[in-house]
Order: sequence, then structure tokens, then C-alpha cells
Amino acid sequence: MLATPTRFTIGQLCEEYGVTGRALRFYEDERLLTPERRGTQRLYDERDRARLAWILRGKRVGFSIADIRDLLDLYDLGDNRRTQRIKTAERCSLRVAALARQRDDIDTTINELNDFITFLHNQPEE
Amino acid sequence: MLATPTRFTIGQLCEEYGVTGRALRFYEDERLLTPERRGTQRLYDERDRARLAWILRGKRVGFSIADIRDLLDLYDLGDNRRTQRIKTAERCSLRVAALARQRDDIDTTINELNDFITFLHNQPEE
DNA sequence: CTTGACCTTTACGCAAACGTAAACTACTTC
DNA sequence: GAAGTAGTTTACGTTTGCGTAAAGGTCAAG
Repeated sequence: MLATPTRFTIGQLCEEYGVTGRALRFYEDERLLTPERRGTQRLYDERDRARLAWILRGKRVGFSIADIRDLLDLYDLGDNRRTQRIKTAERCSLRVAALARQRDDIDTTINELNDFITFLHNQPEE
Repeated sequence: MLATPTRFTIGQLCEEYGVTGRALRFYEDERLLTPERRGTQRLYDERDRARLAWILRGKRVGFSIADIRDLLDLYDLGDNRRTQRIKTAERCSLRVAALARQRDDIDTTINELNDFITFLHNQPEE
């Protein structure tokens, strides 16, 4: 028996990921998602769902929509000519380096805040 | 002999940190910086300079101006009553927790990109 | 005294990432 | 068949974080 591919309505995805329909339609305008249509309604599949998760995590790490589109596009083109693949890998490496710097900034901030918390707790009474 | 406190012109800070004067004036409007005046010109001291560094790192980790103002304000109120200090520490802890989650997202993204880079390099020729 | 470098204020402009309102469709449920 | 629920398009509105003129003040150098 063939497994029916799972489909999601916009409302289901919205609830699952805590976003609005407006946001999903916006991501579609930005070519980050490409749901099918059943009549006039959108039907999202597992690929859309995975991409949405990627989009939202991208947003949390500070990527812009353009950044996210670029990276998702890179994934899509993973099976290309050798010269292209090397360029793609280089662009990914740049992203990784930037993310590593960002993580260092975050660590620094975390440490500073923790030091401050300790300081607050060590203050004498009144 | 008394050490003269170091002062900076807006141009000096701009060059050192690679930002525009407009940005520094904007941060001042937002009450993140409070330079003195010599006549009409701004004179920044070491405190302003340190705060600017904090602001810029805050921006790199994704803080909004309002976030940064809140945190800088918390630092300023470090010497308060006990009940206040505890509340301050709690707010800092929330920030730390959020930053830790953000770092996890970054790590996840880094790992995914690195996997993808490996995949690209392992692809067969042509 | 006039150039030039550097600074000032005021104010409008702008891209990003949706929010929000209006007006309409489609389906099911009473 | 009326109402309710969930979806649709179109389009203008909003906030953030500055950019970018425009118009002018100040001080040293030539």
C-alpha cells in the first residue's frame, strides 16, 4: 500500500510553529515556500514544513529573509557541476565563520551577564 | 600628577568602531550614550566608549536598541535595594537563557552547513 | 579673510518583515 | 438556507535603525 504524502493546511502549520498566516504568505511571496493549491487553498507538504522550520531557525539566529533564501537556494543546487559546488561550499564556509563569530559574541555576553548576576547576589544587605 | 581623563571626539569613536556619526547621535537620542558638550560639540569619555562597544556587540548578537537600553540600565542600577537586585538578576537570567537557546540554534546551523559542505566535497565528478 | 575639515541640528527617506483591515469564497453544520 | 469557520486577495499601515540631504557653526591653516 502506498503511503499518502502528508499535507498540511496553512492553519495547521501556523499552529504547529506559532506563526501567522500572513507570515507564511509573505514567505511564499519571497519564494521561500511553494505550496501547491487545492482549488484556491494552499497545501503544504513535508518539504515546505522542513523549509519553514529552517526559515524560523534562520530568523532566530538573525538571518534576513534574503540570507535565508540564499541558503535554501544553495541547498537546492547541491547537485551541480564541480566548479559550482566549490563556490557553493565557499559561500557556506563564509556563513559558518560569521556564525562562529556571532557565537563568540553571545558567549561573551552570557559570561558578562552571569558575572553581573553573581555580583548582584554578592552585594551586602540594604 | 593627576591623569587627565581621556576624551574622544565623535570622529575618533566613529573611526575606531567603524560606525557613522549619525549612528552615535541616534544612540544618544535613544539614551544609550550621554556625551558631554564642549560648546556645541560632543565629547565622549571612557564610559561612553565602553558602552558603545557593548551596544555594538549587542547589535551583533541580535539585540534591539530597546533590549540594549534595558540591559545597560540594569547595569547602571546594580547598586540598589535587595529586592530590586533580585529582580534585576532574574531579568538577566532570562536574557542568559534566551542567549543560550540562540547559541544552540547557531550551533545547529553551523553543523548543518558543515555537513552540507562535506556533502558537496564528496560528490562524484561532473 | 577665505578655505577646508569637522562638527552641529532639523527633517524627510527608506528597506525589512510583517500587521491589519476590507471584502470575498468555500465548506460544513445546524 | 443561515451561520460559522477557515481560507483567499489586495492594499495600505507600522516599527526599527539608521541614511541622506540641507543649511549652518567653529576653528586652524594658508
